[in-house]
Amino acid sequence: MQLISNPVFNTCFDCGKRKGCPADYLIENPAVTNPRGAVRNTSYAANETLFTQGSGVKNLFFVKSGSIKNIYTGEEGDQQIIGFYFSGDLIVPVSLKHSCHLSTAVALEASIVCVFPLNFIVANCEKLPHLQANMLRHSEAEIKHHHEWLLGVNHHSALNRLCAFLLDLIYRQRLDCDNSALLNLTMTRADIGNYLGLAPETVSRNFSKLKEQGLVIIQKKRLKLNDLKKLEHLLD
Amino acid sequence: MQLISNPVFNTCFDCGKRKGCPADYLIENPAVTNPRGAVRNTSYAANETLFTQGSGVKNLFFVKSGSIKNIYTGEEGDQQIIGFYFSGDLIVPVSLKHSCHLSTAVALEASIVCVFPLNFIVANCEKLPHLQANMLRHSEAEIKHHHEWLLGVNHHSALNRLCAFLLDLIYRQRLDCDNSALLNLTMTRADIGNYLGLAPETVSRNFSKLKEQGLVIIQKKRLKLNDLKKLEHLLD
DNA sequence: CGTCCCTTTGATTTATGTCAAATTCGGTGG
DNA sequence: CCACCGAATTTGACATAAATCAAAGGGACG
Repeated sequence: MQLISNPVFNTCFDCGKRKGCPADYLIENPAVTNPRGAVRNTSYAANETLFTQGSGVKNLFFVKSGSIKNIYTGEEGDQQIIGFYFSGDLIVPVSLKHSCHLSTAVALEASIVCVFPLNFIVANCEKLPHLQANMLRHSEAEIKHHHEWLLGVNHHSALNRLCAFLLDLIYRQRLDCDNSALLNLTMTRADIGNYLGLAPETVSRNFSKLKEQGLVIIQKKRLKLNDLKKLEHLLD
Repeated sequence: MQLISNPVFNTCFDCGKRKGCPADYLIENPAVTNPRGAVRNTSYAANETLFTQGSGVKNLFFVKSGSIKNIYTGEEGDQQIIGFYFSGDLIVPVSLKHSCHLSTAVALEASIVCVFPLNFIVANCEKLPHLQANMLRHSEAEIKHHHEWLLGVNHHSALNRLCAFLLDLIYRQRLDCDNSALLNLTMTRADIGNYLGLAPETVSRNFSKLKEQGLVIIQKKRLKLNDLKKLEHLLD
């Protein structure tokens, strides 16, 4: 089961491969006018909001350090965590045409985020030939992710989902997967549960199960991976 | 709870409002060259395939009559129904750039579908100023739908989901919602269950529950709505 | 040092899945 | 047109995973 916790990939505007902060690309590109003036690094405290559902789309965001959660608020006020962003992730608001944000983003811890004004991107659109194509590729990834998610939610147990969640965190943070990855669970058990469609108690219980089986060591918010292969094996 | 069973809206390329077959728009538009040659109506038998996951994207589809199911096949071969298309729905494959289909579409009954070659659309792209904008709006709708779905799946009971499903069918088919809508359930209970993340038996049991409470009358594949207000009230 | 939130763990309830059997429906071919 | 067959549906009995309720510990922070 693939259960990518975040559909937003940081793809190189030119080649489509994942790479570093797009600011570097913009600054390097001689065709782009005044990149340093438009791009700024912002630091957010824990629980601080990057953008709010319903507000106008003004920026793209690149997470340089820290972690962010992405929340959708339903009509009746119920909240659903849609995904998490980590260091190295690019946040491309899906509404590109000056419409409003479809979700709210909140920092889970002190984080540093590189912010690009959208109209700066638009202004440089012709000069960045593959930008638009990559935006489309981005939506495509979102939709594929949606399909995978449906499969994951419907057909798998709580333990399965939790394993998939952990593996996704490990893969996405490109940790050394030498059977000893170290993970920082900056979100609460309630956050994880909300994201996976589980009660926080169920998350906790299944973490304990993984501990008992010796697959991981968990101390408060720190998680150490003991046996990647066994964890991956639990997904069947 | 919104639980739109199909994220694909048939929006007018010009004004964004839902309307009839886009072929009419293309044929009416004097700038478009040889529309009648490119557009063709195709009839599909029950269980016949419109397109297959992994195959190249060649066409857009407009459902003139009948009904279609959209299936995503996971890596391990497990299948998830992503949505249903009905008369009046436009099927825009999410991969617009010559890449491959992310899902398989199969007719649920004998259906007539208007097929537009994609390269015909692309060739007329400049002549259809709002086409591209509407494609983007389309992805946006898909993603919003994804968020709503997550909310629906995670936080609602089997009965809730089934009601939301029925209401969505009623709304989308723009039936006379005068408390006596008539619905044709062309998909099987297993299909509905797969889509909603429920066992077919659970679907059947909850249909029976709705019958007992006098909200609907169900005979084989035909469903008659008795009390729209009560059905909508069940969503809280 | 105290408060509050998060986490863990246990006991219990409940909704839904699973298994099974009877019934109906739809289509096929004689 | 009718008889048959397989697939879909319904219903029941039972098993079980996860939610809920509850209480006790542990950290973080003022």
